[in-house]
Amino acid sequence: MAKAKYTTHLGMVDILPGEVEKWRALENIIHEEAAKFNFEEIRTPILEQTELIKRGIGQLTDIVTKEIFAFTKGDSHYVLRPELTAPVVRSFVQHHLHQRGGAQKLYYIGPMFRAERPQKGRQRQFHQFGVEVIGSDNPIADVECIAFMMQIYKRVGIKNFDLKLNSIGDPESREHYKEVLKEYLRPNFDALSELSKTRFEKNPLRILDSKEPEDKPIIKNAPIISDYLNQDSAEHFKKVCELLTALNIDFTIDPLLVRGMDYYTRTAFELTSPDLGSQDALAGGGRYDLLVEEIGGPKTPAVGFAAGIERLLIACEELDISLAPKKTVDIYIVTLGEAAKNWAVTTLSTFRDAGISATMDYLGRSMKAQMKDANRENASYTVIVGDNELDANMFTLRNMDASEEVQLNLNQIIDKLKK
RNA sequence: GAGCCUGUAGCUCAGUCGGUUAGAGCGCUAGUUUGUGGCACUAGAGGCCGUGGGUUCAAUUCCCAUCAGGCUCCCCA
Repeated sequence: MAKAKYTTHLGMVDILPGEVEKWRALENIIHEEAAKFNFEEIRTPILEQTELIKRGIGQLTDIVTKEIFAFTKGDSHYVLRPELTAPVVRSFVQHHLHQRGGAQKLYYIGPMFRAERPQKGRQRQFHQFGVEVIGSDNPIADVECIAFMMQIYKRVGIKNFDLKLNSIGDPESREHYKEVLKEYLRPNFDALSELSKTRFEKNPLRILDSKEPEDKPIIKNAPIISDYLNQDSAEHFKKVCELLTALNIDFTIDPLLVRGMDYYTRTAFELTSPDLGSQDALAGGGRYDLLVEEIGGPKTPAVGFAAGIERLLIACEELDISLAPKKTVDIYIVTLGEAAKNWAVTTLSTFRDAGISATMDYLGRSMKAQMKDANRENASYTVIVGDNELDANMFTLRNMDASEEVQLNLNQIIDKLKK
């Protein structure tokens, strides 16, 4: 076999037959559950304006400079969408969706692009599903998002995870907390890891989830953000916790769970799985009450989450969960001779019109090879057709599982298979 | 962006301390069965030993680079 001349780019993968069925099964679950929650699907372009994404991720220059795919054509600056919160909000603003009335309860499934070094559960083109509820600051919206997210994993059968919850308050109290945290860290500064020392100024909250062992004891006794929430945020958080408890959704409050972006407010949550590698987050989300306004819309509270599809499928693999049943075909027409082949081509069409899936050999193979092929294709029945059968309009219908044969005419076969 | 590990048949992997025609299992094609699948047996097809360069009389094997995959760090919207 010749060496392939053209291959996929780094971190981009083909989803082949045998694999794609799992994707479809998962997508079906997502659509079905979304319908139960009365969430509406939204689809936005793969390409967005670079400025939108930059605005969305703001000052995190690391991301903007090296982790997005962007190009310029004419006067337009394009970016392959790295996430869907900003594009969905853009669409909400652009089309004045608030005029539809009520909160917009939107969900999506699709590919995202990030120019990162690939590792397990991290590709350059990857897929997410998620929800954005725009226009409600009620804790019910937060809880419905989380409930939907959990419902997907429940339907799939993944039980091995940890739901972590926190509140990061409003930007003012967060700034205040940052100062308090730095105040606490300052006397310990020399004991911090080199990495955390560099984070001290540019992103002190990140020190809280440092993996460096020398940071752990310092972090353990650090002040926690929930002690610095204003009253509204504290009450909101309390209500979210109460509602989750009422729903029997297990969670742990993780005071170290933080978010980098300034537009994030109040509720933050993350679902992690021990069945993944170092990229162990299955899904994450939270409230972003300031983003709609940031993007140029009316001041509108919002909450959402995004979940990685590849990571969910990896978890299924680890847990031996099979999402899609083995492919089958109702009937395979085994032909002997030219007349039978011609008859088979039109009869395939007759079967399909009756709602019966049907196939035949395309390669002119022997009867035995056709039977083998029918077996491989997991056909429920074969019908064997030669000149004698055509003359008599009586065919041998073989039940492949039972290895039993009956003689029937075509209408009888259709009646038997139709259901 | 950094460190470590790995690339041999469609798949999973042996192997060559550098030396004629590179192996297995599964899968694929066919035969044993002149009109009947799964099981068994037999045979066959399928490899520039990831790619490029270097060292050498000789490289799939050693060295370098590169591409791709894995693990970890950075980052994580």
